Amino acid sequence: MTTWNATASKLLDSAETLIRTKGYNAFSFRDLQREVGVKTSTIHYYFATKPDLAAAVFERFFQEHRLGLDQLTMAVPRAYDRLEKVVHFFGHNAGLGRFCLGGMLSSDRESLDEATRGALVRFFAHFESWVSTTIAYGKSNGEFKDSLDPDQAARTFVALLEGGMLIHRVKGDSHYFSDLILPFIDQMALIPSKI
Amino acid sequence: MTTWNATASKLLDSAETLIRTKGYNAFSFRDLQREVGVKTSTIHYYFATKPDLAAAVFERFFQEHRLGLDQLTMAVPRAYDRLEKVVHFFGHNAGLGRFCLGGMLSSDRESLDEATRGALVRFFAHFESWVSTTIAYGKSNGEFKDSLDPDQAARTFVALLEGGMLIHRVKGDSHYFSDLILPFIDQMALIPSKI
DNA sequence: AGATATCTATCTATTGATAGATAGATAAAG
DNA sequence: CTTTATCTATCTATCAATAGATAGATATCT
Repeated sequence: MTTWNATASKLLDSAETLIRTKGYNAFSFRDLQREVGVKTSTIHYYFATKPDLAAAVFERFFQEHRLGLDQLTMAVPRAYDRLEKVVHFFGHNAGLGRFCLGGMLSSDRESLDEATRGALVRFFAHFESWVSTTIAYGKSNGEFKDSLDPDQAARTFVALLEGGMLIHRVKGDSHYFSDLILPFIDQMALIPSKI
Repeated sequence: MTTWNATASKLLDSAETLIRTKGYNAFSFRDLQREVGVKTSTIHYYFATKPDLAAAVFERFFQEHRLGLDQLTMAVPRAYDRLEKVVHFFGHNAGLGRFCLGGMLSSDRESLDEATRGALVRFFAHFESWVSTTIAYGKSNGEFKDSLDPDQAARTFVALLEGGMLIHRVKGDSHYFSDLILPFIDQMALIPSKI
């Protein structure tokens, strides 16, 4: 687990926000210099190249994403509630104009290095796998319909999240995202709960 | 309906492909010069600025998209088959590494002018509206379940297309996209046909 | 002649990146 | 303990390449 000092962390923070709001190719080292208050040469001291910076940003994001999902699994007993929390988390970021980093870098994948492209593949595989496990658990739990194919439903859920965030930002309609995803979860449920 | 001469058309073609493969901020006027074989000054002769070029590319795309959907409505009698054809069309482009132009420019929307951002909103609204109408027709037709909410299903379908294309490109798995979307259509159908 | 289309040549600003200096912390040697 | 050496983190200054854009000459067609 790579660990960064204060400056590098701030650089990663700003870079992540810039990527998630404007995109990888739409921000410069000078933008970072302005935001963080260190010279561009200092950025290169920590991250040799721009693709290296993106790689580090994504590595940290991926790790936090894994950690967040693990904690969710431990802290929240019901599968339905776990998925709902994921939706709210994504929806919160979408509301701030912050697209999923995985989705954003997918758009810019041609500008990234091979290692980061590989990490992107693993990101989606891991996310889908977590959702699939959660849905399977929900089935065994009596929360979700027995007819559900967890893998299929998980792929759909993740793709819906990514596409939904994209369109949410374009529409600027603060209800679009949750109105899109929550009914989808509800449709999987045996007893259409809440909403 | 704006009409372009041969050079401008080639410029629009190349720009569209570049945007859909690499992204708006990842290509330059020099790339276009190389591909089309005219000087960058000639590009500026037709399109004053880069955002103007993007606007023209998207306007043409949007128009062809509308036309394509209209023709589909006229040529294909069954709603199910219309949606399936849309999926194959998107899937074909995804297979070529060509993301949906609407989705791609959504990622880069911060770099576009206000008019193009507005056109993006209208693009998704129109697409969703067409899908919704198609689903409503399919319901009246006895193809789709009566319980379906056409608007809700249409939003889901479009978001699934966009998210699916994004992830498809990352995975490089030629089956991912259609394996994702076709079951979704099938699930709407009264009589789970084909596949 | 005028309109249309393309080129040459060039501009300014910005890009990611590098070289080398410097101050301060840390460690090793005497 | 002090001195010497090395390492860490940052800076200044600058590079070559490229970005989008412009002015004005030139050719072609009506």
